[in-house]
Amino acid sequence: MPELPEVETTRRGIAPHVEGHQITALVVRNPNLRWPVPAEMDAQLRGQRLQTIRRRGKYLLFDTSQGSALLHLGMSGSLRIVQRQEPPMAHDHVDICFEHGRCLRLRDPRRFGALLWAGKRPETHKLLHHLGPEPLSADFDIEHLAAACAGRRQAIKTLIMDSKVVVGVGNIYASESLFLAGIHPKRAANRISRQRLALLVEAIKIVLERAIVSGGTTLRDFVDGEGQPGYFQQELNVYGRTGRPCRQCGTPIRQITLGQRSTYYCPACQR
DNA sequence: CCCGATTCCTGTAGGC
DNA sequence: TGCCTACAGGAATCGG
Repeated sequence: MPELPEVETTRRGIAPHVEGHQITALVVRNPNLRWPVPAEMDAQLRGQRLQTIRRRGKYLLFDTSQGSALLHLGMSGSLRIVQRQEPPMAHDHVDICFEHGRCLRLRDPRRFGALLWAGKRPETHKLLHHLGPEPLSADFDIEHLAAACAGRRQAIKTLIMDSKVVVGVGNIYASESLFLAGIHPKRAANRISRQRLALLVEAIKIVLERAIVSGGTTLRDFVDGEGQPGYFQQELNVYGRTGRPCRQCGTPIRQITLGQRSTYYCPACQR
């Protein structure tokens, strides 16, 4: 389930193999992702040189001089570099083929992902224009989070998972960040002191940075651009640890549902 | 405006 | 062994 660290790990894994290379074709075996892959995507990409692959939140942007393609891995998507002649497996929906004989292959069993054309100013695309700051940038700071929390009774966990507030924080890292900051996931956003919100800003940055260093979290089937799993799951403090002792105090970890999502926390360490 | 619920999809795990 | 159901979740969209 790709969150920001998994998307960044994927970007770093694939970029050296394809940046600077010419796209020879887009092969779409199944266009039915979350939104249909536009029929004109092949014509837009064919013959273009892929300049850079950028990440914005959980989106990847493939920049060419004629505009950018936008790709989201949804919750089961993965991208791998393969030789063009390698036979596709089930759920290998799209290949971006390059002149050097290799291609970027998108696999997405649940088809929550997306591949769309975002034009020359991708930041204005409907899916990107409302996005909040990057969590690892200086734009995500206590001023920003405090303003987002002001007057809002929403649970802090669902607030930090809102991409209008900050991008890239999904279900796993929301629980982990709140544990690190010592904040109960159900606490109303407007009832958290400024000092504790500052701790949460730092916790989100630390958790995401550590996860990137570990190559992301592999719960079921996440693999990076070279087919390697991540190792951050070994560092998880609360996610998926229902009933097991808190690593900090030994109290059994609790699981609740919040915003239709499983949520994990230590009832002793988080208030 | 705010915020919770619903929706898309399929592989996997657990119960019987 | 096989069938059935519940669950996993990113994020747009809907509804109160």
